[in-house]
Amino acid sequence: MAGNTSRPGATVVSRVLALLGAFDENHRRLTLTELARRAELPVPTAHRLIGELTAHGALARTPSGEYVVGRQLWSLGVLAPVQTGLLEAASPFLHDLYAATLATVHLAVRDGTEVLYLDRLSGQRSVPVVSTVGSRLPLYPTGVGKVLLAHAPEQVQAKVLSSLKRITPHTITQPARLRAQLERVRSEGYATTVEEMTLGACSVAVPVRRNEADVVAALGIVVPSLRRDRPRLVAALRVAAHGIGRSISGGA
Amino acid sequence: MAGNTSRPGATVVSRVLALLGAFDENHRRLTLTELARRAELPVPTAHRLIGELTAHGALARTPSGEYVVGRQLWSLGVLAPVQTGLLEAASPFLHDLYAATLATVHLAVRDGTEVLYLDRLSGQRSVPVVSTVGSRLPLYPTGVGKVLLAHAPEQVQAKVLSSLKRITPHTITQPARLRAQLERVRSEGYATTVEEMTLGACSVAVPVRRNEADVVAALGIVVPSLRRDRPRLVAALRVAAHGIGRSISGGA
DNA sequence: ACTAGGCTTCCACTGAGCGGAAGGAGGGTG
DNA sequence: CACCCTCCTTCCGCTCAGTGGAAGCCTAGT
Repeated sequence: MAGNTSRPGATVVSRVLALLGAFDENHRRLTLTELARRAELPVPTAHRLIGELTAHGALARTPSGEYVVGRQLWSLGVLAPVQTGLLEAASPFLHDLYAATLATVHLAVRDGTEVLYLDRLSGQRSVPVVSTVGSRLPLYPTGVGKVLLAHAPEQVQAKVLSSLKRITPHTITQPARLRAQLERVRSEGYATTVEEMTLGACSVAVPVRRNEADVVAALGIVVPSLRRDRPRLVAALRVAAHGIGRSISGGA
Repeated sequence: MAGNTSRPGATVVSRVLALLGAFDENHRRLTLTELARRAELPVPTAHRLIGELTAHGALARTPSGEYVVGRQLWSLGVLAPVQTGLLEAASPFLHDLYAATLATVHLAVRDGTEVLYLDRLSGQRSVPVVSTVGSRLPLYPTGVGKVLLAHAPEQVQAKVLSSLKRITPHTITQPARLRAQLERVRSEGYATTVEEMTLGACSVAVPVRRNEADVVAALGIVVPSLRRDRPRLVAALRVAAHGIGRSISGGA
């Protein structure tokens, strides 16, 4: 007796990635059992795979026995072209922008139909901000997301517009209305949101262009309200976005 | 016929990590054949594994057919506790330090017997700097490395001291001499190197302490020569290190 | 002492993984 | 145009790496 009943079709690679995928922003430390549960794997299987990953430094074990993402994976991750050059180039401008606005500053790119946050400087804690570096959010209810969506291929826009889910009472869920906004984003050169993702948080964002053409990222800030200093914020954002764009231009 | 002759003992996990490990600072884009060669795997095996990894977003394929580290791995990597809080907290101080010195600024931690660079701001290009964010170097010929080594457990120090390899004509290869230097690093509170890693590059580094006790990181700068402004550099470094330390203190 | 929970080890069955071979696809050269 | 060379991709039957139920551990809580 004994033997097994492994779910056929499942590969080791998919199992390993399921385990790694169990970690996220609010689950940076997980026990064996939690990992197994979240990856939907039997505990002994998870145990063995995790043991191997740990031996190779892909995971690490805390003194208390929990598992965390290992330094090897961090070193590997920073090689990803998400950010080659972009983050380093943007850093000083993000700080300038922060100094000028004292708001939470975001640098983000589009990854499929989501915003991927590359960097963040935190402003006043009174404004609720859900994004963190490395996290993903939908494109349509965020400032940086709207900018990226406005400059995305038609195919991507269509896909996003076809499934607008209400997140707060202010989320835009009518495709036609969002499409009109995207048109404005392109003509005006900036996007805004008013509590569409989080109550109490508004945002302003502008595109970052390489060679003054392709939109490769978006730069945004989150503030408690848009009041009447919006022009000042947009101006500050534009200066920073231009600076970043100049720093990264030149390549293909 | 057919069948296989797979090297026994090799696991899928080790094969996958060998493939991922094929990427490094100077090899961010690799072709299938290069990946297979660097991971010492047969091409068809590499092909299948890479295909799966790509399907899961762990790797990505460039338009030209080469493979790069994927965004999923980047998102995962930023969850690593290498840097939770530390990088974000340090960022403004690194910029201040850069503004004050115009030198290349480094933030690093110890990973085993190596320095792991967490962040870098580039100064004058005339000074040759080999480190990059995410890369590793030996502890003993670098400024940040000496600081970290000086505050490492005796066991680690012994291991490092037992295998000092000459890198430049100025590299310290006598264990006794290095041990004396480490003693000075502890008493003086800063470390220096003079072309020990790279000809034409000198460095100054100080520890970053959590709760004014444990050394959790090191902060350093690279300059063309140590001339006579060393006291000013050390002072600037200390201010920044203190600031970072205060920002991250409080936890265990 | 007993219970409950999570962690670790064991092991025999088996299908997922293996890689040699062969078949493209592209590009350079005589 | 024919040839070659290199790199990419697909195929497939053998086999051993991987699997997970069961059982034993080790805490911590009652």
